[in-house]
Amino acid sequence: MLRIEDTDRERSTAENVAQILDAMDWLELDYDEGPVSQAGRAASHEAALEKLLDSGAAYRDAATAKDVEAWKAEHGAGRGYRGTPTEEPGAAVRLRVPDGGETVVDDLIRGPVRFPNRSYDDFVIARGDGTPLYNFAVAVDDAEMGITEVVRGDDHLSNTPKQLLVLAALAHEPPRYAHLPLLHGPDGKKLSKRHGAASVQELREAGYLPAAVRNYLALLGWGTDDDTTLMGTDELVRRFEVGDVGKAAAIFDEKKLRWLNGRFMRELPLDEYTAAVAGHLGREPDEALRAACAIAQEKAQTLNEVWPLIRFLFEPPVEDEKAWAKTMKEGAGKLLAAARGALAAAPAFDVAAVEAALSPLPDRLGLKPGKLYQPIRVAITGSTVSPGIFESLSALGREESLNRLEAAISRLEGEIQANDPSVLDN
RNA sequence: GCCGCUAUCGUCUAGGGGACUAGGACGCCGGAUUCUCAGUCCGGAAACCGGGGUUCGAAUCCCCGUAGCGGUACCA
Repeated sequence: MLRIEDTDRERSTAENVAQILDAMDWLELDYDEGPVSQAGRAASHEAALEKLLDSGAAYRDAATAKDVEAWKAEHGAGRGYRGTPTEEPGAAVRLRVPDGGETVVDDLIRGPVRFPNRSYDDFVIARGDGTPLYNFAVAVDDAEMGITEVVRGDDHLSNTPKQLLVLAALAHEPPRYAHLPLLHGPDGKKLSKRHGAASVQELREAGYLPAAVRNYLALLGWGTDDDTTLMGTDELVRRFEVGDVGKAAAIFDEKKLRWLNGRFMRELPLDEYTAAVAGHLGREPDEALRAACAIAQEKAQTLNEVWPLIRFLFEPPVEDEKAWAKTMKEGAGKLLAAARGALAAAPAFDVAAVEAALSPLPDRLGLKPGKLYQPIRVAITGSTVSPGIFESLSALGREESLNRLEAAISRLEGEIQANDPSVLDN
C-alpha cells in the first residue's frame, strides 16, 4: 500500500486531509480511506507506546526543553540528548536512540542516506498526557496499515531515521521511501501562498486544465531522455518513474504552465472545450456558448482568458474609453457607415459572407485593412482585442452587429457636433 | 551550532568518463504571417558554482570550499 504525504506544515491536519483528497480526485488517482479509523489509530498508538515502555525501548523523562539545551551545552552540540528514566507520571516518553551505529534511509530517489544515531536526541514520542507525537504516530500508522511505499517531500528526509527507529523498536519492517525535491517560488524560497497559485485548487481556479497541470508538474524534477515535453496523462503514467526524479528543488514557473495549458486548450475537441469553459464560468454548455468557444479557442491560454474574448456575444460592448479614443479617430464614422452598408447588403452572414462583404472596402477606401477593422472591433466589442473580426461579426449576427455599428456612428456624430459648434449653425 | 540534502542557459531539464562546438522546452530578442491580441513558422543571444585531485581524457568520478535548502519542538 502506498502512502502519499502532504508536506505543508502550516495548515491544520483536517484541512490537509481535505486538500489531499480533493487534489487526488483532480489528479485522477484512486484512493482508499484507509483501513484504520481515528479511534482505531488512537488505540494502536497506545498499545505501541506501552509495548515500547515495557520492553525498555522507551522511557519516561522529566527533562524540559531547557534541560535538554543545558545537557547539550555540557556534552557538545554534535551529540544527541540522552535522558534519565523516571517514574514521574506526568513525564514525557522518549525513545532510546543507540549511541553508536547509523540509521540508513534507503531512498528511492537518493539512494542510501546515512545518519549517525549519535546525532539524534532520545526524542519525545508521547507527551506527558500520553498523546503521541508525529514521528511516532506516523510510524505506528504505517505499520498498522501495512504501508509499503511512502512518497513525500524532501523536508521529511531527516526525520525519517526517527520513524525508522520507532519501526525497529516495534520490530516492524519499514516501508520504502521516496523523498521528492521541494518546489520553490520564483524568489527561490519554498513555495507558499504569497507566490500566488500554490495549490492545485488555486491552479484550477486560475483556469488551468488538469491534464496541463499534470504534465507541467511531472516536468518539474523529471524529464524524458528524448526531450518530449508535451505528454497526455496516459503517456505520463506510462513513462514516469519515481526513481528517475531529480534531486534538486525546482522553481515553479507559471509562464511555462501557461504555455503548456494553451497547447492543451487548443488541442481539445470543441465539445470538451465548451464543457470546460462552461464548468469554469458556471454556465450551461449550450449552443451559444459552443459557438462562442469556437471562435475563441485559438486565442486563450487559460480558461480565465476565454470570457473576456466572448463576453461581447452575451453582453453589450464593454465601455473602454481608451479603446474608443484610440481607434475612433477622424473619419471613423464614414468607415463604420461604409461597413454597415456592406454588411446590410451581404447575401448571408456566415464568416465567408462577412469577409466577402468587408474585404473589398479597404482597397476601395484607399486605406490599410486595420484602419477599418479596428473601429468595427471597438464598435461591436468595445475592446481593441477580440477574436477575428469576421468571426466576431458572424457570431454576433447581422441584426445586433448593425445595431452596434449604428450606435457607434451616432455617438461619433454627437462628438463631432460637441467639438465643432459650427455644425450647429448649418 | 549540529545532522542531512542539493548545485548544467533567467527558469524547467537532457546528458552519468571520449559521441559536447553541452541538446530540448518556457521566457527573452529579431524576422515572417499585410484585422487587433493570441497562435503558428523561421532565426538569435543565453549554462556545466569555485578550487584541487583521479585519468591519455572530467559537465560526468573523488575531496575541499562556497551557496541554497531541509531537519534539529511535550508541531505536523
